[in-house]
Amino acid sequence: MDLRPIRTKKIYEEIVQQIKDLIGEGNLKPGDRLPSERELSERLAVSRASVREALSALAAMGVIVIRPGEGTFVQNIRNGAIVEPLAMALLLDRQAAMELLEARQALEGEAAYLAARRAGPEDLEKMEELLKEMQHDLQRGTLGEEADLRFHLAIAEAARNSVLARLMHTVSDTMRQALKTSRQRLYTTAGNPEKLFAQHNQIFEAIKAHNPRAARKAICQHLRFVAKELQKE
Amino acid sequence: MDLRPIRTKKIYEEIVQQIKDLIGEGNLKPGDRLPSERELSERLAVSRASVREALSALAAMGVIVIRPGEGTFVQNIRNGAIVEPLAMALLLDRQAAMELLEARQALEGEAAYLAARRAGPEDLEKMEELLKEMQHDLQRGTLGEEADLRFHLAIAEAARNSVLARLMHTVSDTMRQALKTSRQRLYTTAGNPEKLFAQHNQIFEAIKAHNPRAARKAICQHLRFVAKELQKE
DNA sequence: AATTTCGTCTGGCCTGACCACCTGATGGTT
DNA sequence: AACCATCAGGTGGTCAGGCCAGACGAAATT
Repeated sequence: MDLRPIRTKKIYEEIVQQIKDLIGEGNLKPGDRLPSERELSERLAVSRASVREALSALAAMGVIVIRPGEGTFVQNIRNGAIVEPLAMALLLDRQAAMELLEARQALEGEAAYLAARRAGPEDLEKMEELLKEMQHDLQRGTLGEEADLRFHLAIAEAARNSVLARLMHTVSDTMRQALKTSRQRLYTTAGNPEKLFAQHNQIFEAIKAHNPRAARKAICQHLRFVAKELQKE
Repeated sequence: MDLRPIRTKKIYEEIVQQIKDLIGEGNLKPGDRLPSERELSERLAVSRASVREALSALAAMGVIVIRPGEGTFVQNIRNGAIVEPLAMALLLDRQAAMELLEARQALEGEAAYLAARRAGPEDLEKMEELLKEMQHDLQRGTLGEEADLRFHLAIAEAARNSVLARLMHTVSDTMRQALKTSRQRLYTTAGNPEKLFAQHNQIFEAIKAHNPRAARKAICQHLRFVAKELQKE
């Protein structure tokens, strides 16, 4: 006998769901304009206030953009809108940081594996450039965080999987936003820039050699090092 | 000369920001109750409708939960809502099925690995129940899709990493929506339910034996089988 | 002591009004 | 003909007030 609590959906939630469904089915695409609030109100037989609540929710999620005088448009979701809730979760619960690192390891391990199998000459050139840049950073004592990020993104590109790339980007940005201080320290602790560079180089060599297992291993070791350093608090 | 478009913030956006700041500063914690809509309206010197719009937005982001008759509470936001923007973004991106499967392989491989290391007795019991259910489905010729999903979720739970679980769920949901027809066929093709059951069982045995590598291997083989079947078109 | 009722508070939704901004059409000026 | 100003009609933004359903605690009843 399975009796579960009954929870009727609020009107604004229903509206949100309908619009999401329209997007999911491809009936609404980025750039498309939604009917006006007044029209939605009529067609849905609800008050305009309820429509507005729904649109506020969708805007907060980054699904739509509301332009006064013009209308309401479906938009491509900016990465910032994706990252923000995750970053807030991190603020509230530091335990989530280790969980994110584990997730990152899974994603980047797979990306490195696929990159080793799929990387073409232009991918490898790109990584080489970035390694040079990291080396310059090393010599000049610059932080190197920028090139570091771009190196990881280049791996994601070489993997030829945009889902992985997006997930990696999301997780990476979340961490960057939420763990600013400890990330800075990662780059400023004596000896770390050299170690990071060596690790990046190792990853690159494995990818260049088209050795997927070695690539995955190398990136996981790198991320474990990063995890250890981030835990020193 | 940097001239940027001027955009004044809407009142509901200001309210959202204030509440977020309170949370970010630690003045509001999960479980804390916000003032009532009427009180917020007075204290902020805005209309109640604007307050409601802000609360709708915060609820959509998973930051708060609204309980009619009780009030509005800050919520521990490690729930499904934090990945809503990501889920929408994946839907909008319209990725190829294979890309979703590869991402899923990365996430579920790691989840199985961690589950094998962390699963406790209650986790194993849960999986056993679900295997029984799948066996019933097999005997009755029922689709088994529901128990399948729940089995994968149980693995995610046993991994003790809610970020990973959420990401898995998001990717899995995106796939389910994108591949409605071919997914059905996966369960209805002669011989497949038996194979799926055997694979699920293998995954379970590896987790039960606390063998992380075998668990990862088993789930990746399972997902490769799924990928092959989904490609038959 | 246990149960029921009542009062007060909460959120949910509606209606109507008015304001600011945007866009396109129209008319006037150069 | 091209450009500018004005206007009308549409858009979203916000307000105020009303009423309803649900939740909870206190008071009354059994």
